[in-house]
Amino acid sequence: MNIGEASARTGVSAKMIRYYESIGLIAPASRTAAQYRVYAEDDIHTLRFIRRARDLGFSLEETRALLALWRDRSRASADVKTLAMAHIRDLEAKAAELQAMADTLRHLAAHCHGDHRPDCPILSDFAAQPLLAEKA
Amino acid sequence: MNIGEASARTGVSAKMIRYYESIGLIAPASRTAAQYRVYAEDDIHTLRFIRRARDLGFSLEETRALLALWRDRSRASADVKTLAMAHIRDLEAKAAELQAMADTLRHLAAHCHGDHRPDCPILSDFAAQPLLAEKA
DNA sequence: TATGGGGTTTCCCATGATGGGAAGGTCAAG
DNA sequence: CTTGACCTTCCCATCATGGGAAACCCCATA
Repeated sequence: MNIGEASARTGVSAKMIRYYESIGLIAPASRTAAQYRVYAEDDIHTLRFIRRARDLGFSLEETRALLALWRDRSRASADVKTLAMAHIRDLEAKAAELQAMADTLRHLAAHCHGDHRPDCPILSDFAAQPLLAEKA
Repeated sequence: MNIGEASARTGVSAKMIRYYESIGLIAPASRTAAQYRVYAEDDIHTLRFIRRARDLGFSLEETRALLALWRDRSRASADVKTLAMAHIRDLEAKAAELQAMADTLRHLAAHCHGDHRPDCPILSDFAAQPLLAEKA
């Protein structure tokens, strides 16, 4: 099948499929006489694997490692789990960080009248913060 | 004061101060005869404001809008609050998304033995997902 | 006064993952 | 054979930041 169909069946854009090939994440596709890339079922599986890993927040380099583990039938599941657990920690740390920002902002917003008057503790806070905010 | 001191006092790198100037986020600094940028207390306030906005996850364009609101003493606090609330929603949506990834992964990892054996439901799941995963 | 070390300037390049778009070749249906 | 949808490569853009080179400047100390 052509790249368009591979894209439709995997949710990976044609642009990205070519890019993944260019960085060696996937093997170069075979070509027709007219240089069209040709994909088989195996490639679809690989692309879906990548798509899934990306959806779960793995970087392309992490995805590369996961692909290698996937293909290495002799690796221990502990290797995979270690990688996954580290990633979970990263994700949760980032989530907590974003939530902390939201909380801080929500706190500030709670004290903002939100009416026609100009006074706004949100901006005052922004302007006043001396670098390492204790009060937060 | 020179850019180095301004950087140290605001937590904004010299590189970024120059960049902010180049994109018009801050006004061009005045210069010494030798073309060294010179900063005053007001600039320090502005840079701290920017730093704080960035720390709270506002993009530079959003920060630009906040700066404009900050300087516009006639604006209504409602304008600020609206912007802040929208940003809070964004932050919380992103936090939830990351947490959802972590949860999914944690669920998969819970079923992975994590020992010397090769079988691993994490990778199996990655390989099997047919695009719109219902089971997740 | 000369020298050296540290600050500053501008400029270019890199990141990570993705999209946009141009210019040209190809395929299949009518 | 034409038309439109596909494919190819190549370059550029994003967002915010850092790295580094080459040149210049400033000040203190020898």
